[in-house]
Amino acid sequence: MPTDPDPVLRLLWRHVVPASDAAPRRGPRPKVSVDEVVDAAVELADAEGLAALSMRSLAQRLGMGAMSVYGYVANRNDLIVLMVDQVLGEATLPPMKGDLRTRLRLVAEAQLADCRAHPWLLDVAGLRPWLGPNAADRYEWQLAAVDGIGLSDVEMDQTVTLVAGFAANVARAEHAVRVAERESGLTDLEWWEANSGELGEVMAHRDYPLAGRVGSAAGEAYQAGTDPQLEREFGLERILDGIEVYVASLRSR
Amino acid sequence: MPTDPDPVLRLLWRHVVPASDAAPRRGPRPKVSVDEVVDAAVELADAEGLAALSMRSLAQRLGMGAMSVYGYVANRNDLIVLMVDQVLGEATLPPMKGDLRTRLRLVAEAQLADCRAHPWLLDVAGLRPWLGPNAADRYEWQLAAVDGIGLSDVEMDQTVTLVAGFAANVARAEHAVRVAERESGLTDLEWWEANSGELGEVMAHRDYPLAGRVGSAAGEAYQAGTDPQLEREFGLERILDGIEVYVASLRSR
DNA sequence: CCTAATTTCGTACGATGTACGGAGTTGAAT
DNA sequence: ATTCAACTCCGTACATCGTACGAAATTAGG
Repeated sequence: MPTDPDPVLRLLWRHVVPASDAAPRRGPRPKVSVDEVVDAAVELADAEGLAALSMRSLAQRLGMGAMSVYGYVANRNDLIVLMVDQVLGEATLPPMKGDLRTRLRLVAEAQLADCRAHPWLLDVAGLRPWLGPNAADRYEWQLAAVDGIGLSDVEMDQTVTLVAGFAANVARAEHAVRVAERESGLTDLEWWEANSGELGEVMAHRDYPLAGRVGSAAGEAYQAGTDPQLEREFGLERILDGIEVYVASLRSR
Repeated sequence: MPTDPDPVLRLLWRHVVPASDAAPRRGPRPKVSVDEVVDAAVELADAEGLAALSMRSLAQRLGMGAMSVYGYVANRNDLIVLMVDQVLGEATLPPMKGDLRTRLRLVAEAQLADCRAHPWLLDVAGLRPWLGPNAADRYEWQLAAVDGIGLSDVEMDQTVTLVAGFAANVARAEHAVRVAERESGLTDLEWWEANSGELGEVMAHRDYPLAGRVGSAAGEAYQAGTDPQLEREFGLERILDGIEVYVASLRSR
């Protein structure tokens, strides 16, 4: 027996395929729309994190009882799926033009911007890759960056995955210190002041010639603050170099 | 007023700095050791995922009451911190030799192996970068891969971060389908059979020239199964190319 | 008006992390 | 030997979570 398609799919595409059922709308009018529910959930998750987004708090924000939310969304998982596609849609993607390097930079910057605006996206990265309309649009836009340069289809996919994945990792590193600061109540600097002594003491029992030197250098560099732009990001430049080298090798073959 | 150092730090380094206090050990002997507690927690998380690791289930596995676990670990967060360092220690790191490319491949493969053996590591990536002894050893080992080739300290850090981050992303993608299959009870193939019709229908309302073609090609390639080795991984090769290009540019300057 | 469809929501159940306090166990001091 | 303080163990309790269930309220079609 084949399984039925997941209802959340229709819900994801509700704007492009608007409820084919011409069924009569009986019963009380819904007080809010699905979009309002998802928007409120996004605002909550943006402010307090995914963990703080509970069905009860969401219902309260919407001015209704806890269980009423389930009239719009089947469960919390579906809600999060809808949230992901919703925030993917609110970004205005710049036209995909320029040379390969600047095009791929656009991909990375869009990804980074999304993850910075909605850090909870990083906690959801492990869900089923639900193809909502905005996710599909985004994927199409990303692929346009590597179209017509000689890459195979699979390579195109891997290339944008590589670049977007790197940007996500940058956002992940940034976000990690934010949540650590919020959960511990200590600034990174305060934490260091409180723990550096103890840490130095225990680490003195072993030899860390490289880690000691490099770790502190990296720490100081980080202390200087992250470049809000993705420019001059070391890793991205290496990745772009590597991709360019590969594309050039295709051309000369 | 300066804050006190976090107690979990001493606990992390318990093996290299073994309880400096010569204080008398009064009271009943602990039934298990901290290592046994952490090992049991790792086994639970490996089998069922981080979410399924509860203090109660852990206590039951250890044959004690729920609250007894708190005699070994202050709270669930500390437990997870200890788990991370524990699994980082059980990997036997190969000697860091060979040319740059093979050295960096070792870094990526070690990271991938860890994330595959303990997928819950990917859910913890956002915590405070607690420096346990095994994390420090790992960092030192990673840095040895890029030592003495002309990179600055910060560049050394960024390079290993780039490579390890990519490997983590590979593991993340693999893990995503595993949890999706477990949570939905549907194989990726079953899911596709159930939803492809509906998905094609809704996607037909828009034009996805690239996403349609590339997505299905990537899907088929994935269907073929992931290479258990990291060799022939497209993204990693591009990254290594890019790093080599950069190192070569340093030499000629 | 009646009825059927729909939304709303109060209550309840089984989880979760963990604060609290007491009971039991042990080594050191008297 | 007795006492005491430290230490481990753990039963209970509380707030919070997702959500199953079913009743109440609301509306449109007949």
